[in-house]
Amino acid sequence: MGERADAARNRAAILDAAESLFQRADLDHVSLERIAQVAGVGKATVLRRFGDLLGLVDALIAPRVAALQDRVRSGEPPLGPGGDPVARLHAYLDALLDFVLDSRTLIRALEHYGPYAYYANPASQFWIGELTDRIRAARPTVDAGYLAHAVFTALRADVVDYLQQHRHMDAERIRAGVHSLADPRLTDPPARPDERNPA
Amino acid sequence: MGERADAARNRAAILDAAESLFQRADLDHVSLERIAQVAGVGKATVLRRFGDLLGLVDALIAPRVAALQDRVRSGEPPLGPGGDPVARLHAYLDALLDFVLDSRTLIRALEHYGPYAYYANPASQFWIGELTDRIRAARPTVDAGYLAHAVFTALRADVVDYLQQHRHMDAERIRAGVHSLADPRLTDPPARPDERNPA
DNA sequence: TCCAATATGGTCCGGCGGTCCGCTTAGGCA
DNA sequence: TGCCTAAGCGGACCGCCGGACCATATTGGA
Repeated sequence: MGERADAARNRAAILDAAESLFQRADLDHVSLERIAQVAGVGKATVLRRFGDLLGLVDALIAPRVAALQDRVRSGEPPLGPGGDPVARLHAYLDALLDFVLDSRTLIRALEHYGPYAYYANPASQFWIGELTDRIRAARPTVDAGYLAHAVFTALRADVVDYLQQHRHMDAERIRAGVHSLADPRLTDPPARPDERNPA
Repeated sequence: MGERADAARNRAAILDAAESLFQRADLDHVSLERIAQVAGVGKATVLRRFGDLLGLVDALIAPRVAALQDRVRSGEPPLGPGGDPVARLHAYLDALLDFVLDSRTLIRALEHYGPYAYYANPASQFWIGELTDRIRAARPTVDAGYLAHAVFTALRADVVDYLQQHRHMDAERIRAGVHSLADPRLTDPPARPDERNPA
């Protein structure tokens, strides 16, 4: 048997309330009680549905994550499978940054619970693994494992938020920075194309 | 008049207790009450001395920060003033990473209070400013403002901790990664020395 | 219509950071 | 040396949190 009608209604109300609260307020002022109150349910209902606040945030992010994972796993190149390795790397960086810019409040909520809630999230593991692969394919000579983590860290929602809100960098400056972080050949030694083979 | 003897004793006891607790336990299990208890004083005594927990952590880190700032501002080159710009950059990165490795538990405690407690800290502003200058001097063609923040983020205590504890990267791998993040010319186009002038 | 399975939410619990205020103690001074 | 006041002190208290509990209300198939 499916979910009871009232349960479904409450689930939706809770998700709506949580999303709007996370968008609106400072993270520390979003409490379980407040979410329940805005959703018009009791605290216990929120917890029974989602386990804890982390589970609730997970449920909010899940569809966005799934959408991007689909495009990465089976969409059009260069974001999807196939295409030039360098183009694949940069398309992926663009997609990740767009995802972060779009979901920043939810991601920050996720980061807010537990020190490694962000990295530990299965989706993040996927992002990092994919990033590692694409860096390795595009730049065989670097430590892709480390660089992937460094780039992914530069794409943390709190970092991006900080650069925008407090250092007044716009999205395109950050985007350019991330690209050249992952692949400095584009910007640093200016104009030296087609020298990928060491010897 | 100076500080009363009992006050000085308590200040020292509190600092000791806090430091050892931050070293030993998970951050969330270090509470004001626990610190006071270990120090053998009341909670109010801790707060009167240091304002709040953030102030206490600040007081713990301050001497380490001051020591490094001295070396940077008036020590021997290349960490101190003077010397080759590239060497200055790399000496600085080494010093920053050593500082983080050495003070990681305290820095993580600092990061634990407030989302931007780390970046907002005056010392961090100094580190980032200095890093920006050194990147700009060593690599005039890149966006030093962005890159400095990205590198500094890669040096966050929580990030370094994560890479060591959960991804099993040793300190030297991280060190190499940070260096090549800040100056990819060293590693990426392999073995191409002395081509610093674009034309 | 009925009733068992399911969903619900007010109440309670332990613990937190931080404040308050009556009590204790240190230490300068006569 | 002894006293007295300013400084230091800490346990009780406040408001708030996330989460557990369980008596009650609701749903929807038989």
